[in-house]
Amino acid sequence: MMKKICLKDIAEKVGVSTALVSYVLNNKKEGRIKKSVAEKIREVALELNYRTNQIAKSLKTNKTFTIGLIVADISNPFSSNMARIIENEAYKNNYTVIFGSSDHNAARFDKLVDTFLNRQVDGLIIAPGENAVAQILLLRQQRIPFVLVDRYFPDIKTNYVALDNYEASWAATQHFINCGYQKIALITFNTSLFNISERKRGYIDALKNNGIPFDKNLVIEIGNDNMKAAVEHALEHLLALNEPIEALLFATNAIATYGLKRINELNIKVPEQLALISFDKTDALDLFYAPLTYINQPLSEMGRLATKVLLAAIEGDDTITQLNLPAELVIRSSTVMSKKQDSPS
Amino acid sequence: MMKKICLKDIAEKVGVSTALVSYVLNNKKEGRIKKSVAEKIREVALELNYRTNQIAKSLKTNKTFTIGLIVADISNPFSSNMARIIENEAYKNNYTVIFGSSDHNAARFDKLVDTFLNRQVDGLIIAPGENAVAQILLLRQQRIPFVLVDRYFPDIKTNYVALDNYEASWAATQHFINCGYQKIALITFNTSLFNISERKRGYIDALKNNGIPFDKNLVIEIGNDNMKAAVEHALEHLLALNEPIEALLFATNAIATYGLKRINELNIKVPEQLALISFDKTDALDLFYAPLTYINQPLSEMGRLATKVLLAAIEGDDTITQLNLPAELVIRSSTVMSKKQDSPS
DNA sequence: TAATTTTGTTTAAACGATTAAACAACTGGG
DNA sequence: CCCAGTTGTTTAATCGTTTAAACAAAATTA
Repeated sequence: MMKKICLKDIAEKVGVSTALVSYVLNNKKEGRIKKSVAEKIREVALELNYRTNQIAKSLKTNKTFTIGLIVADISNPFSSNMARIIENEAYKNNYTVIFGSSDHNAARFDKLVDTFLNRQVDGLIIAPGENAVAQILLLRQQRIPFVLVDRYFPDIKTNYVALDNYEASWAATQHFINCGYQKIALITFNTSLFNISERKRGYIDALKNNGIPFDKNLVIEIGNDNMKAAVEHALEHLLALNEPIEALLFATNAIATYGLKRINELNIKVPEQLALISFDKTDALDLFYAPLTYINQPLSEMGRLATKVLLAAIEGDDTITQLNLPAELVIRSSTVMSKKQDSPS
Repeated sequence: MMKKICLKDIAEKVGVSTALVSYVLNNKKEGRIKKSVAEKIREVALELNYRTNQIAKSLKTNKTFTIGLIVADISNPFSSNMARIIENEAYKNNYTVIFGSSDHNAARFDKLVDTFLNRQVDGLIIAPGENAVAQILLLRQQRIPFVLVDRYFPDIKTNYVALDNYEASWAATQHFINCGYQKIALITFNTSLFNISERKRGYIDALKNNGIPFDKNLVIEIGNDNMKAAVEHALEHLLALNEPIEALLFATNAIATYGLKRINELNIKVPEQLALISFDKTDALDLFYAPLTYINQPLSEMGRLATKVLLAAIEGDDTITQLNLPAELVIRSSTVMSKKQDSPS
């Protein structure tokens, strides 16, 4: 690495004080500085290829223009798409994003928060796991600006931007029912995460509301590790029931992806043998031979709003913003009006 | 935000100098410090919930433990998977990753490099676009540690970790030929990027080597914007040729994804009507009704090695490392031995 | 006991910026 | 000709660390 050029180098070369150089390069004291001197400074700065040391600047100004983004796994398309949106919004506002994947792991999450705070990030955008509560409370207590995305904790008063999961799940289930399906199953996670439990609640309430008894055998909750095997197992279990299921709701895109692979392998006819709906979309859903009906999350909107809320908080706005955005059910080939159709409205 | 605790606060509370506090918290001067004092300092640090100001530390030590990662688009699965690997490797070595998407845009790329350098990143991992050459040269000239991944410039002497694209493409084409396909098409990008041109070269050489004349009508090079339409158009063009094509190689996963969607819509039978191979894998490839034969890039290996090379460079190692990793052809259902089979070896 | 070494701690400069306040040199009005 | 205001620039403190060097007291050696 070559010696880095600093204000002092410019100052010396031009023959002025570093203060003046700083003023010029930051366009402060506009009227006061002699045109010719300002010009000379800019010229020399360019010539020496000067680059502000943002670290030094941050130390003095107590502002890093950095946002920390913590997701479960950046390689998940939901996360990476979100990351991209957030990056764009941040970029527009001259912020840089540092990111980390918590991997559903409390220790790693804590470490990430710690690292980011040590680096004096101006704020955090977090898609929290269920074991993140303690840290979240700490963040709130320390008045660190942050906003939760995708997931949140109903009992903790924080900024969040999420989906109206209950409503979305209800709508999907209702769509199944409208199509005439009665035996409707759900594969979801066995987690206390609110967004996931809301999906289950929406599913159950939609059933009840239509007079369909809730059968707990039709809901399978899987763990987070070895998802592939768990989903396959769940699927096979559901298909082996005495009264076979007619429709299946995947509670997340990851579950859907593994589920579809297996359905492909088992040569199950969709939607004839089994109707499907997935939460969230991925390219994968399009490539299934019967493009899937899915619940479309307003990802860009979420990312945009999350960043906006965070930046406002960073600017000192201390109102709490809680947003449950509506999802949209995109109906495609994996659900159709079936025989025992009970006249939708 | 609450007042932040700094060394001075601890020092005052314990009744020692900040130097001593610093020594203790950094485990320096191990033998010299009185046990009881060290303990007291640690105790108070904990009690006050002290957190080192990494910014100040970085300013002094001239080391940020930060890596800048620049990809074309973090929401592309290739990039986000890579990002995840790099994040893990960095994490293990106590580095943090800041990232940015250049969006195939020279100005944005320049801005990102600039921002990252201002932030005094210790080094950069870059998947460069074709218009990145100038900046790359500058980086080299300024002796900034960096390593290119996925793409590189054969004429510029830099660290890089990439795929042996020529070999991979050759192998895929040879596999088509072994299966008995003769009319083999390629959809690729019209770019000067070396990795992409190598894919074309491998394709052509494999054909030639087997005595199959190269027909330039069978290679379609599309632009980067409105990819979806371009791919669809390319596909339709290829299918409408007088002598219809029998096999098709997608030069990237993005092209494959759009291509497959269209093939799905057009109800083309794979592999009967058209055999397919894709570069790189995504979940999407598995969900196509005929799971695709694909060229598997050793992504983890690439990410791991790239980080390793970068960290070595940061440590001062100034040997240039250039790696072309071998790909693996994963044969699945989108290619089969066809009728006019010409006895593979 | 004096000199030396060891132990434990402090002093103070530095990193590279920002910025309030001080200062110097003009300009112009009365 | 003096004072006030304006213009242009510098001084110096500061942000929160690190760390070489200085220092003081205690322990060891001669």
